[in-house]
Amino acid sequence: MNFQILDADYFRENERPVVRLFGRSDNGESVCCLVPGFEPYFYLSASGDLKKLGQEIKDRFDVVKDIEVVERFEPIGYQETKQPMLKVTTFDPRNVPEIRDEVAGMIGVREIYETDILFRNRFLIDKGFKGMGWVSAGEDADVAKGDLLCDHVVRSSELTEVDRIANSPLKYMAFDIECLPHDGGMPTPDVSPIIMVSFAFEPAYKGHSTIVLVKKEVEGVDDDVEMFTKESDLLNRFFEIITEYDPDVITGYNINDFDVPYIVDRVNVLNESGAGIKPIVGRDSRNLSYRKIISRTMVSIPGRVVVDALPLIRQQFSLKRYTLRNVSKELLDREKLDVAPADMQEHWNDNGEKIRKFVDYARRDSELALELLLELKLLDKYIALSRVSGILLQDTVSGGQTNMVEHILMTEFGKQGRVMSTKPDDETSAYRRKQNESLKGGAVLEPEKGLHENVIVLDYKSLYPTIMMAHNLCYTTVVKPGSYPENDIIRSPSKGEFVKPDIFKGVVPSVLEYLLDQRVKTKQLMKKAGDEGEYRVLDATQLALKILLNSFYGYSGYARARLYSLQMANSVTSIGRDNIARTEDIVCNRIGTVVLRDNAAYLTDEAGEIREGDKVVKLSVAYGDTDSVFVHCKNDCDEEFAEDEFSLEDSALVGRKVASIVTASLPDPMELEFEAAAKRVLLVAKKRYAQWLFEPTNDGWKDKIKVKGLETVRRDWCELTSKMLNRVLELVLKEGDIDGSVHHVRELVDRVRNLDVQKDVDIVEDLVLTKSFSKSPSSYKNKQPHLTVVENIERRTGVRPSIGERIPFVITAGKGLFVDRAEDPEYVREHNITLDVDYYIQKQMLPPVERILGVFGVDVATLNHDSKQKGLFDFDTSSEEKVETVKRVCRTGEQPSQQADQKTQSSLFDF
DNA sequence: CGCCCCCCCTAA
DNA sequence: TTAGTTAGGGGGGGCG
Repeated sequence: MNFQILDADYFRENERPVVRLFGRSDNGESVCCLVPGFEPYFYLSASGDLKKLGQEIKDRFDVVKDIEVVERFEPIGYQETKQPMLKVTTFDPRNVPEIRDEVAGMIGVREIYETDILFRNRFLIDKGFKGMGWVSAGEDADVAKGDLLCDHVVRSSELTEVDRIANSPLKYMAFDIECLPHDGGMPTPDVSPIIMVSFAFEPAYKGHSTIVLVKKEVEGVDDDVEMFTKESDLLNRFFEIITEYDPDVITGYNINDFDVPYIVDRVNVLNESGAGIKPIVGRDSRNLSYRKIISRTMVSIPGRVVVDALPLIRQQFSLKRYTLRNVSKELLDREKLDVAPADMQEHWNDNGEKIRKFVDYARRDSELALELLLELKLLDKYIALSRVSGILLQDTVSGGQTNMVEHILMTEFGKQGRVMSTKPDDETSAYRRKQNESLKGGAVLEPEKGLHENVIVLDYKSLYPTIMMAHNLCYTTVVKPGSYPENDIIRSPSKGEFVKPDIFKGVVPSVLEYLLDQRVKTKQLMKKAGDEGEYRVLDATQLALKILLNSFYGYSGYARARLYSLQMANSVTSIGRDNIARTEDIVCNRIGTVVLRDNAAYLTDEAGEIREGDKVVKLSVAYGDTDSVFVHCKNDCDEEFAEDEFSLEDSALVGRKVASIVTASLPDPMELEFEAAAKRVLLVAKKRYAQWLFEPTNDGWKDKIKVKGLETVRRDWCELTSKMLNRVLELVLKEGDIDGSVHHVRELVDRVRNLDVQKDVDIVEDLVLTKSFSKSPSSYKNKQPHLTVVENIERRTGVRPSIGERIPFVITAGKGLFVDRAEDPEYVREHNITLDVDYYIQKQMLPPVERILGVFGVDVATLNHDSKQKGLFDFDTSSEEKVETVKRVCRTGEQPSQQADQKTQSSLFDF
């Protein structure tokens, strides 16, 4: 039987561990495979007689099954030879943490290794199995199920890996609970009952794609609404449906922080008064439970995967708010049905339309959660990450990059006879964090501020990974500076020293090479993918490979990592900084000029004498950040090309030529790539720019406007700013229409100035700002607008928004500090409070737009238009002039005067 | 004012 | 920060 490994753990049988692999088979049945015979162990290094020490350990701890002297490398640093270590095998996995501290304290013991590896991970690593990977359990007959809730339970000690791209037919279930709060506030499990539970299924459960359990009689509803009189019956049915449906993936919206803890607590409350609810959910019949680890709730269900859609969406999509309502609207274009907390009691007490509406509302929430997961394909990436990194799906979903990187490295270390460090203690982490103050990052080139035409965007493909590969940077190659002959080492600009690959090829570079190679192969497979399903899996796989490739650098400078090397991290970035500086030098000085002739690009010495019809292109670097350079192409007089004189094809020719020359000068596999041609680029500041980009595709060029760092992409600015600025950027970049921009801004300013809260409802919505409530109120040293609102909401409703939430607010009219005038938009609407239009004009509209139009000499006085004040200079020019303005600003690089008076202003438009 | 710090969010 | 890293802009507000 072949099945895909969904989860793994172990249990004890006759005081010996038996690993359990949970999964789903290719024919759609849930499987639990029992694997006996695998033993827990750890390593230690020591001075003196290892055999003697081993005997001592064995005599002292009766949980030690076996001791063996082995040869291993230490985790960090290049070593010429392995050294003897002790491998300590215990009877039970839990013995390892039980005895490790005492063992570490014994005389002669230098260091203990791999004493904190979860048994299931140890198993996966040693056996070469992967989370979401396929295995074959042979033809073993089913064994007794016992407590296991699976279609099949088999026992096998001879599992083999199976090579298969497709995923098994997983079963998904979403759920959501409704509770009846006392007074319209937050419900609490000790008093507020669970009155409804909704489910959504994929595939359907007994013909139902949704089910709602309701704790009262409701008339006129479909047969997928089940009614109960007792809450405990409803809850028992909830657990019964889960175990009957037997889902692989359990999802919902904010279930980790709300629904699951609420149900667990509520069941406990009810059971204390003898309800006798059995909250069985696990495939091993385990009860639903959660763990609180420093304000974060962890939920895990044996044999299944719990996926809260909220954190996944938070991570993947940049939105102003993450309420289910907003997320559904933005990402699914679906409306959430809603009953306000204050109206719940009324709806619940109703026996007609209202209660039916309430039921539908509950049903919709589960539906939406499941739709989010499936339609946005939220799990694809995590499934691929599991398959590539090897860790279990639950761990990719609820963990970070550390887990994956460490699992991969430990797998590789194991193969090479190298032991893995334990996690650092708090003291070590703190010390490393201090050291990290000397960790420098990427270089950001000073932008040539203003508007430029014909800019080529070049970037390094996977810069940091390729740097590590090209220079053999690794934990396993790093040496103490000065300890090896010059000839044997590679020295980074930060003075890190690493042995050359012919002396020892680093583990990290090898892994990266493998991942990069797999990614290339996966992309090739994508081109000839048989069906959409296969394409999806392959696409997720290449994305997972990219994520992993880019995880290793960050990990190397992470203070809590098992492996940490400041020398390595600093070497990566220092080579990166050197590289971008070198690139700039090659482009500007060594290449300097490119000649376009007969549809090809030549260096000046390749081209020889300039002929009739040649196009001479002068290059300069207008900007660059870490791994990218923006190359400005000008004519031989160092001016912008005239209209239509420099085509996108010309850009591509120059771009590819430059990229190939730079690449040729670099060690393999570092590679500079031509990414896109920008017709116009507006550089505002470091990390702030907008481009009118043309990207090469299979059928011609695809254009788009790309904005980085400016207010349009920032969530702490209001929608009005984004919309206004987006329009201005489009006018400037595509049309070269400064006048139009000014008109647009003046019109909007005028509308805001004369804002009628009743009439201009749509604009008022666009005035909402959001900021994330990121830490406990007491740890804020300064006042913050969103904190004011948090306090207001808490005072009024008794409920404090939770940390991590984004808080919407508007600025109301009145005296005093801005932070004190922040208010909840909801409250403002209900109480008809006046907004501070001046704040919006002066702080939200004018400064961002001035930063852009200031380049063309447009100032705040021009933009700050008031239709009620006649006599201000009127703004109008012909359309030819509009483009001319832009062209001239580009061509001359002139920064027009910024004076506020009208004369200067009009003179700009008739140079 | 200018300077500095805190805070938020983004680029890479 | 149990949660990869540093670089950097820009707003608000307190203080000299």
